[in-house]
Amino acid sequence: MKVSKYLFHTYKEIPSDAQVISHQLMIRAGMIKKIAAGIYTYMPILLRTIRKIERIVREELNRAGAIELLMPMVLPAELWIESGRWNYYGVELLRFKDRKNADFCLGPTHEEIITDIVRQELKSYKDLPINLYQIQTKFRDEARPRFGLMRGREFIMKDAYSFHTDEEDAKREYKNMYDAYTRIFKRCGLRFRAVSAATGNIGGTLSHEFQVLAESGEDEILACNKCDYAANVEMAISSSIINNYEDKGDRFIEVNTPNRKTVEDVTAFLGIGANRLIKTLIYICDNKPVALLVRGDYDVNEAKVKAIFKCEELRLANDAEVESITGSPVGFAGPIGLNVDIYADNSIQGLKGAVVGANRADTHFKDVNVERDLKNIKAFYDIRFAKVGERCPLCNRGVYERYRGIEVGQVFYLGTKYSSKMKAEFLDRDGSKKPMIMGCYGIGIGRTAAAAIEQNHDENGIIWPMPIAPFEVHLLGIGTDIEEVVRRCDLLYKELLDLGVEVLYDDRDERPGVLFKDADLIGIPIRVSISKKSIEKGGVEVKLRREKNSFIVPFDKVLSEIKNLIDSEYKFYKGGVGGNK
RNA sequence: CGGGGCGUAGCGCAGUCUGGUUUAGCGCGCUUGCCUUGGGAGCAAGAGGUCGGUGGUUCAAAUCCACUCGCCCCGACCA
Repeated sequence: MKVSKYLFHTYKEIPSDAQVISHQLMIRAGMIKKIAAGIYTYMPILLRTIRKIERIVREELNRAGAIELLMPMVLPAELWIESGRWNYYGVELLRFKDRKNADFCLGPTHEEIITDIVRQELKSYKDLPINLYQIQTKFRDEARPRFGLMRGREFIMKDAYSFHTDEEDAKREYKNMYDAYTRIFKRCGLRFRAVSAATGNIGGTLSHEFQVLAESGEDEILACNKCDYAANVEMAISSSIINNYEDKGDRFIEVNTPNRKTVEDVTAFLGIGANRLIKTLIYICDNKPVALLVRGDYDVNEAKVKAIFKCEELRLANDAEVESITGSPVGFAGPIGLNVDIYADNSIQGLKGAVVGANRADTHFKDVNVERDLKNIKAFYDIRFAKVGERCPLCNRGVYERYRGIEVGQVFYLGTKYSSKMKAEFLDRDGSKKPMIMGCYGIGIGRTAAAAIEQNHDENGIIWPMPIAPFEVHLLGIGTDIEEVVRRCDLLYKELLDLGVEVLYDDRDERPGVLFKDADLIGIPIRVSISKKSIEKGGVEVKLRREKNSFIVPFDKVLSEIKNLIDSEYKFYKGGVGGNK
């Protein structure tokens, strides 16, 4: 491709509304154009990268035995009503009506549609397992789209859905997809980790996210520094706590705590550490109030609570609800004498000499012994956020370290959540009807491109890993008024094309500085320039984008040398640079 | 959805508080010519704007008022 004939325009100024580096560089390099909040055009150069990522995804999924199809983006409401998500999904589902006033939506994900297809087409255990995928534009009406392609409303996603006769086979496929994802992201040249994750409103019970490690990432990850365990902070298992305080007396005592409502106020007033206070939080869990107890220096993790109580909607009670449930203003709730179900975090197990609210204004109880005084706790669970530096509960040797990550893929074990609601059943060997067991698996294609830039750039621009670079070679003709420069460039361009090399030929009549700056900005892995200087040195100048120095290659060796460089660049990324060990 | 900010040429901005000497400017980019050629050169001449929209106040509105649409940031939310 010749730049003079291409759609190619770069910008010197950093766009003021772009916060993260991938967004800034994509705009400066003319790779995306915004048309509305979170909705972008993929310009020609970036589209080549998107297509390459898609190709890697297709190759690995096909190899793993998945089958590609393509479902519609415009979806009728019926299937969503059937699954219950027409109401549950909320405002993120973009809804509209057709000319007959029938309800439709833009597909944010396709569990309903694929389940409908499979239940019509597949009736026998002999038809299973099957794994179907598509690469398609999705739409989710995000409250706050941001960071360019990282969190758009419209985005390209690969989504796959698998159907099985039994749990064991579904878990085998889960592992199969997990391994395919590992290969995909390694081939894209990314440093990433697979972490255990919450299942959100897709549903299901088991999930891993593939997180590209980058400080600009929106997700927080805790990972053991000794073993393989890594988890989204929403899911990270808390380590057990030993509370070894002595009892103060043989019963708890009432204390006056005028207007001391927060953990900070109460602990400062009573002169104790936050680890001696028990927070009592009133939650509404699917319309039913519950009290959750956690030590004052920890926070309740709502994702864990949702999972344990299998509740769909969980929220903190509002002030009025707290008052009617506890009989006291907010800030003085406590477990003693409280008349709702009480559950506690493991962190308060065995705690003695503790402080709790008294369910009366301006009053707390102190010298509380959990075992002795809080017999009304129904059960202890891990319902708090784990913290950095905590001992890893799995290997018990390492400690948690904190990373930030960009979620580029997620795998879910769904079970029968959709198949039972939508009657996706098969006839088993013994003639009995059973719901299919499902899994689903997503990859954000555009987000993967953005994540690759977050990890691979310098102060001058993008440094694409060869497997997903828009072109393999960037050819620069420096000095278009010199006949030999132009002649040699034109010839080399043609020879490279004949060899099947993807080459972007910058044939513009620009000064060297402009050509070099643009080349660095768009980040093609191999730069080849021909100029008066290089000709005087008897060849072309070659430079790898990811390395500092250039070198001269004699004209008669140029083609073989470039071929070798391309091969070795692919090899450099082939083994991959990321993943859990 | 709560809080804050911003809409002026393709992009980045000044002008708005204090309405009128502004024919609405500046930088980048774009067009033409000269010149220059190893890290975003220089000179000269140009093209390009219903000042987000609607309504109002006024002799007069980019500027004041009301409504409205859009965009960005923080938070809540989110495969």
